[in-house]
Amino acid sequence: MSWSRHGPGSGRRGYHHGNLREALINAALDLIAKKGPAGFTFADAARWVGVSSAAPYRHFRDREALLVDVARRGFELFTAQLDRAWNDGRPDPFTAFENLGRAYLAFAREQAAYYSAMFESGIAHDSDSGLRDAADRAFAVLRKASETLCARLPAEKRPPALMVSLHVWALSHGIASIFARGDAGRRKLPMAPEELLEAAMLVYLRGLGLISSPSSSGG
Amino acid sequence: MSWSRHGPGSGRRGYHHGNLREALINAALDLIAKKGPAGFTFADAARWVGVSSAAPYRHFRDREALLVDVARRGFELFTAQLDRAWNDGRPDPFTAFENLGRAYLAFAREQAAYYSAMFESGIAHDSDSGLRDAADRAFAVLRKASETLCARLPAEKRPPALMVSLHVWALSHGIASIFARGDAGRRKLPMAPEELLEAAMLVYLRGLGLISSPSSSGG
DNA sequence: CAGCTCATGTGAGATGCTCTTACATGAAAT
DNA sequence: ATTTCATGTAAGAGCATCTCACATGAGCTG
Repeated sequence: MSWSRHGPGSGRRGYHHGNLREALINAALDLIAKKGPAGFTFADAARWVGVSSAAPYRHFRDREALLVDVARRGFELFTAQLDRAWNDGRPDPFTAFENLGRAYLAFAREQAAYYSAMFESGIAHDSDSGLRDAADRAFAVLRKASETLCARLPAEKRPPALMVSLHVWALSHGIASIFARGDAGRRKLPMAPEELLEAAMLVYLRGLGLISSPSSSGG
Repeated sequence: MSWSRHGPGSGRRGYHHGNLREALINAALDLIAKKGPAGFTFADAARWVGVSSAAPYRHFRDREALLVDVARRGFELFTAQLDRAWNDGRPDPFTAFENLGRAYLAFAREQAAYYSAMFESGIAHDSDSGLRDAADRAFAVLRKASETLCARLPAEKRPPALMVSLHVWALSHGIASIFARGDAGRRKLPMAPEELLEAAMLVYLRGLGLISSPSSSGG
C-alpha cells in the first residue's frame, strides 16, 4: 500500500496528503474488491487513506465521479491487455484471436474490481465522454481483430466485420458476466469459462467458413 | 395504480393497508424503472404506497429481500415468456429457436425493471434458494431447446447440449446487456439487437452443422 | 526571508436512508 | 365482549452523501 502516501513514511507527512486523488482511486479498488461496487462508500475510502470525509470532494464531484474515473482507468487497462493479447494478429490471426478471448476473460477474473466498476456499478457509460472514449478504444481492439479475420474470406462470402466484432463482444461479455463472475452465482460449469468461450468461437468461426475441420483452431 | 390499495377508493381504507406486500413489490418495479435498481430505496417505496418507512420491514427482512423477491418474480415471468416463445419446438425447432431469442431480448427491453432487478441490482443469485431455482427454471427452457436442436444431428457430430445452451445463454445475455439496455450506453448499432442475435445464431448453428445455406433459417 | 495566494484538508451540520424498538390499531378468533 | 396477534406508527440510533465556513501550508513573488 505504498500509494496511500507519496512518501515512504507510515504516518501523515503533513496537513496535506500529497497524493489524495490517486490514493482514493486505489482505495476504491480495494473496497470494491472487498464489498462490491454497491458496498463501496466515499466515506470508507476517505477513512481508508486517513483523511476527513469531506476531503474527497476536493478531487471528485461526487461518489459517482470517482467510480467513473475508476471505470475509465479500467477500460484503459482493458484495452492495453486486449491489445497485447491480439499482438497485431501474431503469430497467426486464429491463435491471436483465441488469445484475445482468453485475455477478455482473464481481465474479468483477475481485475475483478475494475470489471465491477466498468460493468456492474450502475454508472451510465455515456455520461462521461472520457469514459465513453475509453470504452470505444477497448471495443476497437475487438473490431480490428474481427476485420483481420474477415479479410481472410473471399469478398462474396465476407460478413460485415462490425457485426462479427459485436458478436464476439457480446459472447465474451456474456460468458464473463455469467460464468467468470457473480451474475448467475458462479454457476457450476462442466468446463472452464475459457474453454466455453473457445468452443463457442470455434463453432462460430466454422459457421463463418473460416475453419473447416471441427477440431482445428489454427490456420 | 390500482394495486396501491386493495379497494377501489383513493384514500386509505383504515389503519392497515391490506395489500402492502404486493403494493411494495409493484412500487419497487415503478421506482426501478424510473431510477434504476441502485436508485431505488425502501423509504421511497413506503412513501409511494402511503405507509411509514418502518412498515415494509413487516414484510421484508431488508431492502435486499424485496429486491430478491422482485428478481424471483422476474425470473418466473421470464420463464413463462421464454416457454411460450419456444412453444415445445413448434412449428419447427429452428423457428421456435428464433422466437426464443426474440423473446429473450423482448423481455430485456419490455420488462426493463424486472431485468434490472434480475441482473443489474447486485443481489447474489445463490443467496436465496427460491431465486436460484427460479433462475434455473429459466435456463432450463434454453437447455430444453438446445437439446431438441442438438438431437437433429447424428450422434457422432452432436455437440453437448449443455454447452450449446450455455453458448446461447451467454450470447443472448451479452446482447441484451450491452445493446438492448444501458450497459454500454445504448451504443449505436447498424442493426437491431434482434437482428444481431438472429445473425449470430445463424452463424453458430451453421457452425454446428445444423444449417447449410447461409441465408436460410427454416428447417 | 516576508508575505500573498490558493489548492487542499478539516469540522460541523443539513438531509436522507436503513433498520430497531416500543407502542398503537383493528380484524379475526373465541 | 374480550383476547390475540399480524400489521402499522413514532421516534431515534447510526451511517452516508454532500455543503460551507474556516484552517493549513506549499509555492510564488519580491
